[in-house]
Amino acid sequence: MGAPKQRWTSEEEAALRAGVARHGVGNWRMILNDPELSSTLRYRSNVDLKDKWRNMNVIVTSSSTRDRGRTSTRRTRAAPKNNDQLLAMSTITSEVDDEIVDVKPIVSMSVEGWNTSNSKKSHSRLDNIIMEAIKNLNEPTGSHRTTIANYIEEQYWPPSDFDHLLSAKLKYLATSGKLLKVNMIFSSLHHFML
DNA sequence: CTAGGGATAGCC
DNA sequence: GGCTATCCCTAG
Repeated sequence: MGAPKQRWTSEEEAALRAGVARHGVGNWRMILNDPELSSTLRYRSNVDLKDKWRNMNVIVTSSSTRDRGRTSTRRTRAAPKNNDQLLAMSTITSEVDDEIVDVKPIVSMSVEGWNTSNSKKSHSRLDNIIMEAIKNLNEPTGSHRTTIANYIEEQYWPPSDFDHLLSAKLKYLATSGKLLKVNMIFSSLHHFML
């Protein structure tokens, strides 16, 4: 007697990721009201968004033939927010008591080398993170630097001078042809190959 | 409204 | 049946 299951399309998932990138985790209503996303998400409620996000950020690695009886509940480990807790990233929790459920953020890249206080080394991984950000943002024509910055700040724990870093990196990626820059909008070649 | 825990539809 | 993605309930 519940409603029939309406599975999420990849377009809807992309819209949700973009929404979270723009407005932050937990601002489901705001995401729904985003003029760019409201049409794709028109069949979803704020609660649907919340539930879906919870589910998307979980990877279950238990083959489970032998799971404790309980109604199977998963432990979720939401992606870290831009708040005041040291990076608990890359904490691939192994097991919690008797539940052998192991989860990790969907965008799981190691960010080792990043410090909360400041950066000291070169971050060759930044390239990958930027690429991943643009890809996951999935905006039809590419993304503005500020949007990219917001997204990365959602997922990771960038140093305080991250804005400068990002600007420099984007500039480099653009001039080296790894990214396309048109009117302040950065897009990956990926955008034009589909 | 959002966060979580619970319930259930559907798949294998 | 077990299992997950989705849907429902409700405290705060």
